[in-house]
Amino acid sequence: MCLKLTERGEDKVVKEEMEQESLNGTFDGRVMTEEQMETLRKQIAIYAVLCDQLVFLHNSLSSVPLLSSGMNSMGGGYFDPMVASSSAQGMSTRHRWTPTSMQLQILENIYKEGSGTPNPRRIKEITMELSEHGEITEKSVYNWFQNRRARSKRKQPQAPTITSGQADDAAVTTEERGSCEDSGGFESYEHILFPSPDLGIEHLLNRDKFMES
Amino acid sequence: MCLKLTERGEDKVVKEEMEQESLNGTFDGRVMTEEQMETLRKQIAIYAVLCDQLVFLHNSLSSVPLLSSGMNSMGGGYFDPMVASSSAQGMSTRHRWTPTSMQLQILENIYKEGSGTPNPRRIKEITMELSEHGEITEKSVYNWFQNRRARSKRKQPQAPTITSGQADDAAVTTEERGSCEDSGGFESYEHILFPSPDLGIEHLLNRDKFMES
DNA sequence: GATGTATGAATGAATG
DNA sequence: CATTCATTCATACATC
Repeated sequence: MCLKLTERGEDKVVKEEMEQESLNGTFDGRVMTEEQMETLRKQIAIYAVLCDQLVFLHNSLSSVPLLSSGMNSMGGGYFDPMVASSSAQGMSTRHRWTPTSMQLQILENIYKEGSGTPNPRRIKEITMELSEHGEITEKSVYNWFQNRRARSKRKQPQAPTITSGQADDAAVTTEERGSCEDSGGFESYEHILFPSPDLGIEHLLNRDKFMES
Repeated sequence: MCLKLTERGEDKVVKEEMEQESLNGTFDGRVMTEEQMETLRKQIAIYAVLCDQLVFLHNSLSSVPLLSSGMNSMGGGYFDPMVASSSAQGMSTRHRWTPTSMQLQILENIYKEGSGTPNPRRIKEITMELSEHGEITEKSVYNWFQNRRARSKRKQPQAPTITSGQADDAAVTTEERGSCEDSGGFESYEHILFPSPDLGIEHLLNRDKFMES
């Protein structure tokens, strides 16, 4: 309904301007009366409010953006050309960082010797080094170590106690994830709304993207 | 925020009109050039899209019981995998609290205005209010503010170190490049909505939580 | 292209 | 507060 409202308002404004113009005859731009201006102002204000609500709702519904195809390459958008695996994937631009084989190797090395010390300051150094082998952010480096440690810890507990027959542990590690059914696509809204908070508004104009498969 | 942006754009339009008007002298209404009209048209179009999304979102939400009145409780809708082992209805929802959209909204609001005051007594009040929108404990509220502050602090320090080599910082910030230059005709919308290069959609989303290295 | 798995990222909670 | 841990979510990738 909102859309309809908009179109209507727009058309109306334009049309009335036209009339105004013809009345004056001499002017070659567009015209609007004070009243029309006020109307427009109000309409915009309404949209502004709606926009706010939208944003608000979006925030409420979790986050994590989803990329969108035609996006630019912004300042630090990452794109990993190194990935050997033939990525039949569309150039799904930015989102989740994917370590390059080189980066992964380096990280793995540091992790081994670094005595599992996620060093706060060290992160920056590591990031520096890794950046030479592909896009990377400190945050990603941080996350990587965080995850690495956490996951290696969850896998160890089974090794130490290999006493007798025990094959159930395997299921515990990476199984539960699958149990997350979503209630009616609840989290899918974020994809529908803002592909990415970083991206410009332009994406909002690509309606087709909304239901993107 | 949206409102502010809007007002700005509006003012601009009005002002330029004034100029136009004076040139013609004879007209007493407002004036807009074809170009300005186009700009306005685009802005409205954008709002229309946003509005559309809002409606869409709203509809979607309405069909999701989770967000309706009584829902609440934790788990954004997913079940606790741990419970699986227990035989009967071991509804032990004893896991990590997950704020409902409403709760999050309220919290975010309080956070914004509350000037980041973790007020000891205030917590209780907030908890009270939030409890009307879902399961919640003072502890959780406390934690939320704690985390919120800590995480938002990581993002703010956006040192505009454009002076010397910013090679090492390039990868650090993954945010600000949000609304930057780019190709395509779409980018123009950004300027319309966000006159200031500093303003990006991310600001609208209020997502200052990032960098955490 | 549906299903499964590995893993980057987000965030509530715990610890110093 | 600053850091870290733990759990969960979402997505890239592999598989059939």
